[in-house]
Amino acid sequence: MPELPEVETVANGVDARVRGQKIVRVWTSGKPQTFKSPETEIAETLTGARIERVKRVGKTIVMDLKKGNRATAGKKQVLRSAQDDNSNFSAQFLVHLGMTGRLLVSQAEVELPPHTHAVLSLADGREVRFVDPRRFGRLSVVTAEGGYQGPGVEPTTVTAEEFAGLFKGRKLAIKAALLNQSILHGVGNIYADESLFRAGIRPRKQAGKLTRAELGRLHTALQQVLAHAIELGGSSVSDYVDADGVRGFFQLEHKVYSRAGEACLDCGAGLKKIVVGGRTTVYCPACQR
DNA sequence: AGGTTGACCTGGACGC
DNA sequence: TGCGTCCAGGTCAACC
Repeated sequence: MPELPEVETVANGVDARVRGQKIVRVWTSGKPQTFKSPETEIAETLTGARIERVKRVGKTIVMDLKKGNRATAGKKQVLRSAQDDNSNFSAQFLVHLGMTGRLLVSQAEVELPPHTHAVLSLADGREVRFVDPRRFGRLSVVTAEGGYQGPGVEPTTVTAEEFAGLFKGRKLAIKAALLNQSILHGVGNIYADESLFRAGIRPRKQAGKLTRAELGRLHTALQQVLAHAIELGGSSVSDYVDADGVRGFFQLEHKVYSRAGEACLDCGAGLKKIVVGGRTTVYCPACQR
């Protein structure tokens, strides 16, 4: 499942391949659910734009776009006056991968995979393709001042103090709090379980009742596990594939996720499976108190 | 308003 | 074998 490290891996991979490219044509599938902005608006915004860079905000891939006058100069200087001249109109294309979404860069000759929902044709003949069998992914365009900031706090850079403050007075389970994107954005089921294991904390413990020491351990564990996963190129559970089609390999490092019933790698106890915040949760009853 | 639950999707795993 | 059922989970709307 694409969580923060996977999304970052994809964003970096796509950035390295398409930065500076101009989008000359856009095709969308017409499946309404996939498009958070109207398809016509997406097509209009992207067509003719230059890709300034591709990055990650939370679990969202953000493509910074520029529709400057220079890029189109000489092409068709129609009678759009003052507005266009100093427009340097900038916008952002947001790609949320959902569960099974992939953002691929391919030669146009390569056959379109099934479940392709958007194709951005680049000036050099390649295409950026959004493929998503399960259709939990979402595409949109925004023009917010200062750019898209995401719904919550960035976990990779949040300080220990700010991190602790996020959970003050919260009555929900710490696992549910970690998954709540308006608190922290980017953490999903895998890294929530992995960081709670490494911090030795029960997933069901009330977020507001964590001790100072526990919050400190969780902050450290979360940032370490995310950094490690980013380093390894993100997880590749089931259907995640990065921009090159190369699978990541962080799944080799999972200590609890999807290991229910198996022995804890630290103490040998049987790992337990429960449901927290509507999500399957695996933890070690001996190591996590 | 904070917290919880279920719907949205489809492919793959599993059971009989 | 093949069919049916269940499960996966990110996010949002609806509900408590």
